[in-house]
Amino acid sequence: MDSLGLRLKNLRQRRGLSQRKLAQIASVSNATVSLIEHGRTDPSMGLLRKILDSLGVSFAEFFAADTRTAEKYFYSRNELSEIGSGPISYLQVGSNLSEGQLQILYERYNPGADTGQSMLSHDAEEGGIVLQGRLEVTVGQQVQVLTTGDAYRFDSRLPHRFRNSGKDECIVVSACTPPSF
Amino acid sequence: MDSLGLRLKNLRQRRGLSQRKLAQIASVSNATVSLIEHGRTDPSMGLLRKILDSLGVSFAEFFAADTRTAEKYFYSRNELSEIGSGPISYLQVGSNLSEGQLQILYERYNPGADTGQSMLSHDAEEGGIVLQGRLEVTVGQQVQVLTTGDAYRFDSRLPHRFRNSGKDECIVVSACTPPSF
DNA sequence: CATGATTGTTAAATATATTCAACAATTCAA
DNA sequence: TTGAATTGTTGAATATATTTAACAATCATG
Repeated sequence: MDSLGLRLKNLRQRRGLSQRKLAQIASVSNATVSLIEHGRTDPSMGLLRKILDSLGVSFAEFFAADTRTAEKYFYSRNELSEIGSGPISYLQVGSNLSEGQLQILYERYNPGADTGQSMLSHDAEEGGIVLQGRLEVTVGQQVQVLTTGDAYRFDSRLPHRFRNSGKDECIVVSACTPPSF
Repeated sequence: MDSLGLRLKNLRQRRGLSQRKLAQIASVSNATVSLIEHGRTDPSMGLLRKILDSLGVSFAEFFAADTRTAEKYFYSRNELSEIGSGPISYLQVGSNLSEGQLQILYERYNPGADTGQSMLSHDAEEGGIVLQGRLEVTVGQQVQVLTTGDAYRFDSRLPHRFRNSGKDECIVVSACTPPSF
């Protein structure tokens, strides 16, 4: 097992974050990130949690990698990890650990399920394809109902919203970069 | 999920250890244990590792309990966790986490496998039954070869040694209290 | 009852983590 | 080339974790 510092550094760099960016998101000082990555300090649990949280990685995930095997490229259906809860299911390809710049989701909306208007402007780009059902997508001032085979793609900084406007389950495969947890 | 402090406290008490005993084994001060259990301090990784190590629990195990389900009482054959390595296999019933005062092992000795003379006096008591093969057991000044159906039981503080003196694999089920990792 | 050992807690002392602020190195744009 | 912005590092300041040492409470033993 490699050191805690190196694992953190890998994780950070795979996200394309600088020490300062990460520090800012996690509300810690950039010096601390540097010291941890070099093993020159013994960070507190609380501090490490702040950092891992900001990377979307739980303690369990982070330390599960202690017993890491080879790099993993393929995932069976039941290895997709559920990161949502409630009426919308988000199955993520790959763990939060292995993830780099690209997030791929298999989404299932119950009838009527709604993300609500998201005004959050994550600086990202996202798109997807509807495989089944009816999905009402709102982007900026535009509203469109998509059905099987239709697709969408837009800048995540625009306010947007997803809603299953049909009577059946709606299934979508989407991609986002960089990931928004 | 309950707090880190409470999880640690549970773990400690299930081992029948006092704060001071645990502190001594882990080479930390008893005050620290008290403070952690009450959440009055934010322990460093290094410190927590020392404590968990002394309890025979890895970070991965400890935090895997974050996503804990119900209490677990039954284990299928392939859920027994291997805690040995080399010519002797030790399959433990239950995880290090769930374990209390009693450790039960399913042991397999390759032909010739030998624990070596153990002079360590863990203050415990142990015993077992040979299910298959030939096991030469040394306790104090006594030596005995056990075969299928034979058993042993002694105070762990006595120097002791196990050796597969047969040509075939030897299988033993043993118990020990309190656990010696 | 006393005595001694063990328990868990806590204030003060000390060691160390974390931050602040400055630095040099690099990149990017004009 | 120049300046401005971003990168990662590091010394000094500050906040906090950890230890030391003392305390009161409990339990056992005579």
